Amino acid sequence: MASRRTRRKSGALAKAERRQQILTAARDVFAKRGYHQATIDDIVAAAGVARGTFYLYFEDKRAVFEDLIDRFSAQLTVAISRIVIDDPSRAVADQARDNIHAIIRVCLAERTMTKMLFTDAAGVDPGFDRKLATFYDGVVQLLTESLRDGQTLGIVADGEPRVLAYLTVGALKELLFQVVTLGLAEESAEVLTQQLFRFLSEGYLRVGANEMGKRGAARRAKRAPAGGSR
Amino acid sequence: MASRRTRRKSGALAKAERRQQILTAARDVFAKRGYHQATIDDIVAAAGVARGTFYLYFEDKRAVFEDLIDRFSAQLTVAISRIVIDDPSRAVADQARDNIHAIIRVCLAERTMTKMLFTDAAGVDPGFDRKLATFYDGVVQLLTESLRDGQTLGIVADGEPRVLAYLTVGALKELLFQVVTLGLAEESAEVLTQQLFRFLSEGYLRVGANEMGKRGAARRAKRAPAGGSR
Amino acid sequence: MASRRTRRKSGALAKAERRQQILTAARDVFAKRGYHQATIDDIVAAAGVARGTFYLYFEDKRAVFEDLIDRFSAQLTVAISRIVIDDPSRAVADQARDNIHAIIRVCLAERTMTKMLFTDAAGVDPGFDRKLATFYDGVVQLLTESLRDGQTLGIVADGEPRVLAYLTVGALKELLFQVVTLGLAEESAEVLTQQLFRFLSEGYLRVGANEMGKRGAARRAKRAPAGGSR
Amino acid sequence: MASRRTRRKSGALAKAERRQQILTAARDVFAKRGYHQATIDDIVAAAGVARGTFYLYFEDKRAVFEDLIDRFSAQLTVAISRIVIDDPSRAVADQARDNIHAIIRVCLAERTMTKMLFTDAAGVDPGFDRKLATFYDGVVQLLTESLRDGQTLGIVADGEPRVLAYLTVGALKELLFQVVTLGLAEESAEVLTQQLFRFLSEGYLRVGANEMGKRGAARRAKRAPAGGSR
DNA sequence: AATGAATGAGTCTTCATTCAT
DNA sequence: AATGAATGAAGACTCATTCAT
Repeated sequence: MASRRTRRKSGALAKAERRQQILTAARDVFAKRGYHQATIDDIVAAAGVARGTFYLYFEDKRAVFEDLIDRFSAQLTVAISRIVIDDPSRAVADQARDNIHAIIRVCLAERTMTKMLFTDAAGVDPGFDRKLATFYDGVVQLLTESLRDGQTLGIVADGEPRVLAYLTVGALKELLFQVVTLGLAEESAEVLTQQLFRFLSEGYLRVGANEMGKRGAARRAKRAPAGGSR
Repeated sequence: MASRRTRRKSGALAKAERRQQILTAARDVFAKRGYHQATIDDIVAAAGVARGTFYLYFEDKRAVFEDLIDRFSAQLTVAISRIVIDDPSRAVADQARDNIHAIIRVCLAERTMTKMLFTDAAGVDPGFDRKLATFYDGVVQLLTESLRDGQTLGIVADGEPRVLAYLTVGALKELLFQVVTLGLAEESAEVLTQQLFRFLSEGYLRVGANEMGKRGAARRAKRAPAGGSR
Repeated sequence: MASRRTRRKSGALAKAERRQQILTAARDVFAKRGYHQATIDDIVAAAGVARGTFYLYFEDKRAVFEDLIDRFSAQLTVAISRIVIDDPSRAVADQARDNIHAIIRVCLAERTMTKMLFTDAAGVDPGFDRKLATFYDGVVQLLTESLRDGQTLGIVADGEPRVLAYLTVGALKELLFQVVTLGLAEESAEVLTQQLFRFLSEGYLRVGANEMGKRGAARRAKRAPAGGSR
Repeated sequence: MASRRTRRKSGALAKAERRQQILTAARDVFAKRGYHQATIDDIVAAAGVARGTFYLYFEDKRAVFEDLIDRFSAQLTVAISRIVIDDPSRAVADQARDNIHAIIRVCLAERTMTKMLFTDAAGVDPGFDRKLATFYDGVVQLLTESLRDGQTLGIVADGEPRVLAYLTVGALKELLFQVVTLGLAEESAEVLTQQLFRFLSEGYLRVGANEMGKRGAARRAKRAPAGGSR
């Protein structure tokens, strides 16, 4: 006979497994119908458990969603390493690139969660919104500090670092969202990283001094002093 | 005595005014509570009209929301001019900058709507999501074509134009969202335009050949040809 | 200039005409959608008047309906003459037949009202139901008394006169309802009268003594005096 | 301990029982207030269950009503046997009488449903009206065919059989309705059957040739040639 | 631990009726 | 007298959550 700890009704799973089963079902339902359209009924039907069982493992609908988002944001958090500016073994640029790469890899590995994070996470309820904002702020804060460090080192251009952080995060979010939502799906993490990195490094506009008008001429001139635009 | 056209019950407004009154109230309620938390009761209370009056002007909650978003997206659409590549009087770069500037101006003028567009519009219901996606796709498509034109002209760097469009739109969206949500509010449209434009023009990473490691070295060399080999 | 009494806004009708206009519209709406499905909006739209105007002429929805039914039941009441048993100039049978004929004529002339009376009048509300029952009871009562008189005269068979009245009224109602609802419509009042009258006179079952089995044999025998006197 | 199948929460009933409980409550409420006056609240209050419970078992108010009517009309349908004209063991007349008797018995056993069928079933909504008409048509059709057979056999008088069917059904309906509604309640199914049967067999008007006037004289004469007016 | 019937608060929506112009 | 915008009471319905077994 099985030990007391592991003995269980046929069909019953260990607590953790059952929880995971519901979590996975919930993720799929949320992805398919959206958080607000999804009902507890949809979730338990997908998980193949009774309605009451759901409440044995989660406080309420929000709690499952929160759990999913928490796990995913934890994965993202883990993927990001704080940039060390004086590590002789790893150039700052490589660290930055690795961070971007890691984030993209996580998102491509969890396409469903990525989509949910971007489409459903906002507007769940005031409390959750605050929590989500905190997470975003953390990411932005980290990036802002790194950018400030980078400016000290002279490897990040002048400009309000927080604004640069928003631009960066925004570009990355939209890229990931589209890749994950549409069929841009084939893109590898490497290619996407390369595209974003290049974008952050040099932008894409190549408007010469004469074309830019007075507003942009001065700046451009500094970078290409050899007389020619481009 | 008022003319026949304008004579009306005290407290009664012309149809268009009453509609606008409800629309404004709804906008504020949505902004404050979020689309899903908002109830018809909240809206009519804010508008100071009876429940039934709401249904005289709108089909349901979704319809008011849709109207608001439609108006706002129409404003944005109007603000954007298709870029003409061979207009001798207006440089392409200026046209691009003007577009960015116009979008930012509209969003700063309608902070509430901007926030709603970014936080509440997704996940309302499948039909609305589709509609919204269509709008975004239109914007992205326009930008993509402009970028492709720019590549032909040699004023936009190589790269998948659609990806560049996503990066641009993402950066802009996030910037606007944060400006509108947080107190970054003081920023003028001009300053924001300048920051985004500069970002699109040159990025911000300035990692030299030696620092970039093998992965990035070759590319960087292209931009500093003064004596450097590729 | 028209006198004060008759002067009226262009398009305005005399009170009675306007009332009739609404009444007719209401009748058609009730006939088409049924009392409960019909809304005041339907009625005013059909009448081509404003919503408020309706309430200038009728207390509420029930009141128009009641008015319609009242007028119709009055027509029916008028059509029925109390049978006089000792009128030398008109045989009782002729009087009965004339009554039937008159009722059928009224119903055929007002098919819409006839249908409404049978399908919508019951279940409007408790008060109206009572009123309707009173009308029916009046008709049944009159008929019952006539039948009782007839029994005294020997021209109506034995049997509980009230039951005979119900049977008669039921047969007539169903006949009229079907004629009016379906396309049995071509039937003339004369033919229908004839059919009902014959039914009341001799029924239609012609089961002989031997076929009727023991239960019916005795009774049948009475009518086929071949051997038995009454 | 109860078996797995029957074990249930205290107060909870087996699904079928709970459904029946609501059905019964609904029947009583409909009978008392009428279909249109009845609210879901009335029904759940009568059933002693929560609002939501109602919706666990029925789609909406119409659905309960439909179920009730369906069950009752099924009872009636079952009660009626198609008449077989060449069964040597059962005379046609007996079969007819048995059908009438069976219908009356069912209606007397379910007085509430009988009343509802006649007062509330019409005018519920267009779809239901159609369904009800179909049921009535089925009954009338069956009867019509039987009458046609009877005419072939010579045991049903001449005349449009469909009209005779309407007359019969109408008479029966009204009789049942009054018996069930008023206190005519004591009547036994046997007596009522007998009354209706006699009515169908010989009518009740006994107007002699001389009294009937020219219109009816000829016909009457054929049936009672032995000089008697009755 | 699992079940699923039962619950009822929370919303939406309709529509008869009012009333200032 | 006529209008029609406004009203809000009345009811329907959903669905997250509970709880006895």
